[in-house]
Amino acid sequence: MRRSDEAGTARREEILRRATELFLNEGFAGTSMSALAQACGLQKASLYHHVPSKEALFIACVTEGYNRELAALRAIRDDAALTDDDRLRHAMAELYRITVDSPVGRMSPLIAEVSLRFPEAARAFHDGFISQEHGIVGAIIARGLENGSFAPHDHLGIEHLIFGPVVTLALSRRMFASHPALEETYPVARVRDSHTAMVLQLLRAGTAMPDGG
Amino acid sequence: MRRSDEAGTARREEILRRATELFLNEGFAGTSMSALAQACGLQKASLYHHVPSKEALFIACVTEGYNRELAALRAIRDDAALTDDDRLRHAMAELYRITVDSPVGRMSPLIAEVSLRFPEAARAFHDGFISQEHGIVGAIIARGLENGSFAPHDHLGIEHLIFGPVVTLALSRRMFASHPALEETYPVARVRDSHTAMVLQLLRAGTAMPDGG
DNA sequence: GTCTATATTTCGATAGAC
DNA sequence: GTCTATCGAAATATAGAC
Repeated sequence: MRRSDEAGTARREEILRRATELFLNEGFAGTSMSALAQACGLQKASLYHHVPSKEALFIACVTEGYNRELAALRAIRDDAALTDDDRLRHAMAELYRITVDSPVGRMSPLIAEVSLRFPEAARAFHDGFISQEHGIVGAIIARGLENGSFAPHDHLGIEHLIFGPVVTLALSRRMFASHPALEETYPVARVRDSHTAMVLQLLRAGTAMPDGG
Repeated sequence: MRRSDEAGTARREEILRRATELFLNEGFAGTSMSALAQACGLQKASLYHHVPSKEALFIACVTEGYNRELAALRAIRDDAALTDDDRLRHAMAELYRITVDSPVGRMSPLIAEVSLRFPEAARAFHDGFISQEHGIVGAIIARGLENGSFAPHDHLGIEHLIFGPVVTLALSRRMFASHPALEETYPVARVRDSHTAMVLQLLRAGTAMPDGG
């Protein structure tokens, strides 16, 4: 890739970074190009030299953010030195880190905001990120099942049981960031550890399967 | 309460209803007072006869929506004719209905959007709705624990394990409403039944408690 | 209580100098 | 590649007739 390509310049990367920050804090419609220009120390017109439109900017923020996060998750999936239990533990810890801390992981409410107006953003987020995450965790569980570490279970139910609390915790912490008891009510480490232990308990014991899941 | 009080008129109720619909579909910043006026068959200026501002309108939409939903949940909590297992099953079914179908249950992404700009909306949503829901479900579980139907467990973990998948399912269904495989990937009834069965399995078996939860 | 008309601001985006 | 200046549209909200 040439140095002057669309995705390459340092200025553009800074714009994407600042824009992601603003979108996460103010929403899509609540983020103005003027505010973004100010955050970048530029005039508004200069932004349009780097980005064709606000919508294209948003799509770029979504699609260029998740590759690094997924790489870390894939590395855990492929780590042959771990036991099946520990591999899932590590993956869930990584899921919590991604979903609570990373920009792309915190983007779900944003996607919900814009999904009706440009479904392509939602589609990119689902295919490039959510569905990848589910696939990686699914592979980790399938491996444990083949090895006999985990008992037969309802795949769909376990999948939602793994991802549900993580996403909701991140959403709650964002919604109620100003709540005085935030850390007591929504503590990341305690929820993560308890959640992980219960998922492993279910996987080892097996769960009822409604209809051949 | 007098008939001409602020909360009473039919027109105001219609405005709140239409506004909730628009907010849910377009977000807060994405919903204009003009569009709302058009949806109500009014001129924009007439709206301001019923509502002092867009922000106050939003707060009203949030705070005046959840009482009926919570009443249904409280009725299940107080139903003495149910077994402890069935009481929790009914409550979780109601949680799914509220979170996926009802306007107030689908408001979480909206709260996330505006929470930094007017925290009072987030506060009202948390204190009047979320924390009420958690309290009701917590009481149902505590009753089962007293009766010996459920074994000792980590309260915080179970709480997040109950609410997490419901909220995330509703959020996913909204984000990916245009996804062709929506019903296969995010099916309400299957996730709900599997989720409920696993929660009951954990409650009956008991779970490890990190530090005296 | 609803209307027409408008004040005022801000929005996304563009033109053209340098 | 960044700037000043501005366009046209749309935003929230208000004034005042009826």
